[in-house]
Amino acid sequence: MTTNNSLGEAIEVLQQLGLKEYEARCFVGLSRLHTGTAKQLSEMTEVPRTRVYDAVRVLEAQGLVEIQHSSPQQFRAVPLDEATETLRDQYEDRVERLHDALDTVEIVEEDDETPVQQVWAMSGRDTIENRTNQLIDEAAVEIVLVVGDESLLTEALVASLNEVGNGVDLLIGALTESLQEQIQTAVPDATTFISGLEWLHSEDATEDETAIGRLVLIDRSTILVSSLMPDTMEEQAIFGEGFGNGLVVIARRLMAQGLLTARDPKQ
Amino acid sequence: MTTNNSLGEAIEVLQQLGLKEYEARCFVGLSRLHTGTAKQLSEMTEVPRTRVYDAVRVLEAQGLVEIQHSSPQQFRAVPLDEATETLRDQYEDRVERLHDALDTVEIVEEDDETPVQQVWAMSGRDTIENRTNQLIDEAAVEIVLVVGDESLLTEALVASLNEVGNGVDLLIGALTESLQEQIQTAVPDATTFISGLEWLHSEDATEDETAIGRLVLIDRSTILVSSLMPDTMEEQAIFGEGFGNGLVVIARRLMAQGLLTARDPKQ
DNA sequence: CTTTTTGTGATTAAACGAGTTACTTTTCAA
DNA sequence: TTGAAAAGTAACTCGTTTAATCACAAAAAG
Repeated sequence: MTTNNSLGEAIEVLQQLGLKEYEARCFVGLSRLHTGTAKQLSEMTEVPRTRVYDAVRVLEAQGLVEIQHSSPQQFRAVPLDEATETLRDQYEDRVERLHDALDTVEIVEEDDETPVQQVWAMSGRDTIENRTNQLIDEAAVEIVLVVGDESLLTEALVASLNEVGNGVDLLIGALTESLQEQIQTAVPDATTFISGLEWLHSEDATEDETAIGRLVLIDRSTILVSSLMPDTMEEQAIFGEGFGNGLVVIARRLMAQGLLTARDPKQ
Repeated sequence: MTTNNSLGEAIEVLQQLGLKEYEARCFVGLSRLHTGTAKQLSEMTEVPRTRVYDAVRVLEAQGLVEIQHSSPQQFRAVPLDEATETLRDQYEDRVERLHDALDTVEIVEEDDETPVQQVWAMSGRDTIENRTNQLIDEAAVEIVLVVGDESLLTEALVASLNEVGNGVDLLIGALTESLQEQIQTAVPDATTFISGLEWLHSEDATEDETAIGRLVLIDRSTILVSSLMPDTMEEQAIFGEGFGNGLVVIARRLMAQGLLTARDPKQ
């Protein structure tokens, strides 16, 4: 049911932005029509003619189309830039209201016995990248980072890495030589390496296995490990903090084991 | 059914942002809990315990909460700033995709007989304000503007008004003296006035009638008139362009009639 | 004056979301 | 070890929303 062209994309996105199907269809229809009647729209968009009127009215109320009250009435879409700006404003307003509403309250302390062993799961590339960068920003002593895939080396990451204080050790591992070089040039202050990472690879043949995404160890007390789902390439991560955390301890040992051999001989 | 405090607001806004009710409730619940179990959440948010799990999973997938897979599992909300940033990113991405998808296509010329008489309807304060400012920016010769309510004199409007080229006549009318003064100080270059506007007021007594919002006449060829709904204060406008446009002609005459008497004697 | 178009309103059927229940698994205390 | 409570999963019910159709009044067009 995918409409071949990019119009389908537009319809989908509009629905994600909160419009109903008919509304979305009508809007993209109008976007390529300069001006149109209910009939034209109906034919072009597959929206039943009698429902075009409702859809367009909603769109008008949202500031996305204009209506000419003649007979037959004519519709036209607001200029694209104006429309996107309107949507942006709408959303920005909402996010702001949310922020205001929540940062006033926020505090409900209860009888707390925070267990030491904290391991949290996160998913979604953006989420994980945000967290990664934040961790890097907060590092005080040492950052050990292994990047498993080129696509994860984003501008924001590089920026964060280049901003670490100079009291902080910066060790970055890569799975391939080309990636290593890329990193070394992007982040001159870092010590980069490759070997010692064999344990990250799957020993078995079938290559469509879960791949390592990132691996972050901050100040030897906080760790984040992510993997890339083989099919969707969606990223999932676990994230542990606290010195006493078992996961962190294990990771620390593993890294020390795997890295020392690489660190000392190579430079 | 309004939850007294600002938490209700947060829930509402989250739903406007696309979350389901349970998801919204769970998120605000977690926002004030630092960390919580399904049971705690259920009690605090009125979400059935058995449905908390689904809701939280969705939230996790959106990068809004983290899950600790222990037993019982623990949930916590991402820091507020991180959450809002995530939402912002999501939306920005969508709007951008929409923009890309639409500005590639845009053109479907058909056998065109564009009627001369174009009058378009718009609604929503933001929409109308955007259009107003845009019209002002594009004016080449003359701007006649009447502001019917103080709340319409926004920063953006003032900015636009102060940026008009100096070949452009700028006439601004107000319905009250205080508004006039306010405008004159905000926009020094403008010629402001009051009288000659009697025809804008409703002659009848009942004051909860539709009020005039703005009235914009650009280069004597484009007009925008808006009114404020008495109950909701929502703004609605009609917008006509083209020299031959009947509405514009009438408006021009009316304005000339009503304004000249005010313009010449007064300065 | 008839026949299309245009527009409104009501109606049906399917999809979805909120709320509930039954049932399995785990945890914890006797 | 066992029995009860808590945690987690999965299925189902009910009401609302939404896509889609239909019947009909009002307005152009011929």
